[in-house]
Amino acid sequence: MTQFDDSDAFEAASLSARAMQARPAPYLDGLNPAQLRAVQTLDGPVLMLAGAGTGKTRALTARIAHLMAQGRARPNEILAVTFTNKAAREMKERLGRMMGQAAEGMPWLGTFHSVCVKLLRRHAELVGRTIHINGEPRELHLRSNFTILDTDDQNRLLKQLIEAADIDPKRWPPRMLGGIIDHWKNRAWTPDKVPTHEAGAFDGKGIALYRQYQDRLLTLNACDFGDLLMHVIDILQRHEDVLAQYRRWFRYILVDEYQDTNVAQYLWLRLLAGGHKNICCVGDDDQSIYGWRGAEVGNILRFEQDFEGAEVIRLEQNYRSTPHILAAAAGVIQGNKGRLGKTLWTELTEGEKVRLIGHWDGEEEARWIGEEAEAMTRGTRGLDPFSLDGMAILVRAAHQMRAFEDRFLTIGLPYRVIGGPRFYERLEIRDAMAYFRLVVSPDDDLAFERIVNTPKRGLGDKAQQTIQVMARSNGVSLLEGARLCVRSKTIGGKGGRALGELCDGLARWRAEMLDGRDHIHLAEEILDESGYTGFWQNEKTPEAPGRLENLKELVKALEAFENLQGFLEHVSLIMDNDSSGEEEPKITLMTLHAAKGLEFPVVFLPGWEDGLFPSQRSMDESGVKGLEEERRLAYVGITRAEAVCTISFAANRRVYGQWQSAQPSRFIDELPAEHVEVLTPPGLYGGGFGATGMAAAQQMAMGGGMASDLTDRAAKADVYNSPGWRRLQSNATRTLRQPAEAKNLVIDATAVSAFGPGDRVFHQKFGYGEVMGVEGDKLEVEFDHAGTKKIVGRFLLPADQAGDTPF
DNA sequence: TCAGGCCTTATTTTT
DNA sequence: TAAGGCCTGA
Repeated sequence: MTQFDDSDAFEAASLSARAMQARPAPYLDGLNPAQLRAVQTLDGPVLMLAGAGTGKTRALTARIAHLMAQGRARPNEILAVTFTNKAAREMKERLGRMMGQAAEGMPWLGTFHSVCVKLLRRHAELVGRTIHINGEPRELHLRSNFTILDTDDQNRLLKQLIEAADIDPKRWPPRMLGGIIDHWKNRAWTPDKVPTHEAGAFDGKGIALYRQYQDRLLTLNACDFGDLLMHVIDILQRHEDVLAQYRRWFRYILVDEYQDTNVAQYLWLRLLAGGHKNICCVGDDDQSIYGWRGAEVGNILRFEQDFEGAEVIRLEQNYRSTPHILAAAAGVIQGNKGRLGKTLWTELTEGEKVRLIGHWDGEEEARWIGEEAEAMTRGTRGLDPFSLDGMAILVRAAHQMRAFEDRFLTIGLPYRVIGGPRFYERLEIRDAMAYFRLVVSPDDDLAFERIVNTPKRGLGDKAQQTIQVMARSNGVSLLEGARLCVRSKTIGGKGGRALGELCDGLARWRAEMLDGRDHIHLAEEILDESGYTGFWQNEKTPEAPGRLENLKELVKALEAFENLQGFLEHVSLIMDNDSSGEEEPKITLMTLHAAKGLEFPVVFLPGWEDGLFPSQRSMDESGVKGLEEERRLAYVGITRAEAVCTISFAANRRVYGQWQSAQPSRFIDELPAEHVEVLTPPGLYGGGFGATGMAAAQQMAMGGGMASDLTDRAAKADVYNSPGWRRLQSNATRTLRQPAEAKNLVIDATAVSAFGPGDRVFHQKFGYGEVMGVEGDKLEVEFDHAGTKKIVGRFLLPADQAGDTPF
C-alpha cells in the first residue's frame, strides 16, 4: 500500500476535510520516509516495528492526526490503546499540540483497562450468573456502578476464601492463588474455560476457588483488573449485536507497545478489528520484557500470519543514541533467536564508546558511580558537563538501589527513586480511600473491613467476627451488621461505643454528601472526625510526617473531580505517581523495567553479573526464553543512553547478608569490543593495556592480568602494595570477607564536634535518634526506629531544628 | 487487644 | 541483611 491510496479518501471526505487536505499538513513535517509511510498507510493491518528511539510516538500521533485530517474517521471513531496512563496522556498532549482541541474529542484513547471500564459500564448487565446462596438459586449480574478492586482487596478476599476452604494459607498463600487466577484471566479463561491440564493448580483446588472468587466478586458488584478485559471479551463473544456495533463504531484501531500484549488483549483486538481490519500495531519485539506477567512476544512475531496482508513498516533511524551505543546494543541483542530483525542507524558520527568497569564489590561500585556522576556534572574525561537530571542508574532488581541510596545519602548526592510503592498503593492513601468508598457505597464490605479498626478502636478479631456473623445472618452489609451489633449491644463496652461513633459518622458523612456538601471539605472532615488524621499525628515514626503530607496531597487531588464518587471511579485505574515540581537536579534511580520508553544523556548500568543480570531465577524458571528476555532487558538498558553509557559489575556482592563472589555477566562478552572502552577502577593499575576482545577487557577491568603485563619492577612493587592487589589476592583465595573500609576519609572535625553523647538528632532517612558516642569522623547514633548507625556528622541535624528544614 | 520477638523468605510490575 | 507475617505473653 502506498501513500497514493489516500486519493480514495478524497472522494469520501467531507468538504471540511477536503479543505483541510488542501492545506499543507504540518504534522507530516520532518517525518522520515519510513515514518511517513507508517503515517500514510491507512487501510488494512499495519505493523509498525519501531526500534528504540526511532520516533514511534511521533509517528503514531501523526497517524491519528492524518486519519482525522483525511476525514477517514472522526475523533470518536478511533480506538487507540496504550498500556500506561502515562503513554496515553503523552499521546493526548502531543495530539493536542498538533491539532488544537481535536484531541479532547478522543474518548477512546486510553489504556486497555480504562477503555474496557468504559465498555463494561455500558454493558455490565450482560455479565451474570446464577449463584446458589444457601441452596437458593439467585440470578446475579454486574451493575454499571461496579467497583474495581486492587491487588490488596483481591488478596484479602482470596485469603478469606482459602481459609473458608480449610486450606492452610501458609502453604498455599493467597498471593499465589491471585497469581494463578491472574494468569488465567490473562488468557481470557473464565472458570468454565480453564483447560483441564490446569486442574492441578493450587493443590487441585485452584479452579474451584477461582469460581468461588468470581461469584464473590459478583455479589460484591466488583471486578478485579483482569476481569475488566475478560468480561468485555466474554460480552463481545456472546453478543453478536454488541460486537457488530463496536466494529462499526471503531473504524480505526491503534495499539501501542504491541509486544507487551497478552492473550486476552490480543483476542480483544482481534474481535474489534475483525471487520475492517484497520488495525495498526506499534511495537518492538526486542523490547518485550514483560513475558513474566503474561505478555506474549508471539503476538508481535505472528502479526503477519494473524492479520493477512499486513504491511510491516520498520522504523530504524534512531534519533537518540550515538553510534557506539547503538552498536553495543545491537551486538547484545544479536544473541536472540527468532527476532523480526531491525538495524538501527543514526546520522550521528561522533560519540563515546560504551564504558565498562569492574569493581571489587557492590559498595565500591556505588561509591565509584557516585563520584563519577558528581564529576560528570563538572565535566570529566574530556566530556562536557551533564546535569544530574540527565543521569540515570538502571538496575535489574529494586534491592540493588539500596547500596546507591546509602552511598548518595552519605555523600549528599541528590537522587530520586522512580517506582516503589505508587501513591495510591500507600497504606495511608488506601486507608483514606476506604473511608471514602464506604461513604459513597456503604455496602463495600472490603472497605469496611479495612477501616473498622484503623485507627485502633478496640475492635479486634472477636468483635469483627461478631459483626460478620450478624451481617451474614441478616443478609446485610458489614456496616449494617455493625449497626445492628451496636443497637442490640451485642458488642458493648469501649469497642461498642467506638463502633457506634464510626457508624454514626459514616451515616452523617453520607448524608452530607447526598446534601451536596463540597467534597473537598467533606473529605477533610471524614479524615479528621474518624480520627485518622489524629492517628498519624500521634505517631512518632519518621515516616509519619510524610504520610500526613500524602493525605494532604490526596485531598488536593480531589480538586480535579466533581465529587467523591467520580474521584473513586477514576482513581482505581490511575495508579500514577508523578511527583512533579522538582527543584534541584537529581540523579534518577530505577529498575530497567521502569526505564522502558525513557531516555537519558548519561546512563549507568550496574550489577552486570551472572545470576543477578541475567537473573538466575529467570533462567531457572524459563530457560532460554528467560535468558532471551533478560537479554532484551540489557538491550533496553543500553538503548536508554543518549551520550554516555557505563556498564559495571562487581566481583563480590552481599546477597541476603552473605558475601558471594560473582562472574561478570555473559552479556558483557556479547558487547562488541570495538565499541567498548574499559575504564580502570580506582586503586588499580593497568591504564594503557591494549585489550583485545571483551574477555581480556573484563579481566582488565577487574585488574586481572596486570602482574604479567607489568614488567617494570618499581611499578610491580607499587602494584603489590596497592589496595587493588591486596583485593585481588583475597579474591583469589575466595575468602568472602567484607572488604576493608574506604580509606582517605577526610575527618570533618567541626561537624562531629557539633554533637556529643546524649544529643537528640535528626537524620533525613533514619529519623530521630540519640548520639551514643563519637568514632573517628562519625557519630554513633541510636535511632528511635532505625537502630544504631554510624553517621557522618554533617548529615545530622539537632533534633529541635529538624522541623525548620525542608527534609 | 496489642506489642514485641521469632521465623521465613527473598525479581522484574501495570492496571 | 531486613522486612513482613505469625505467634505468644502480658
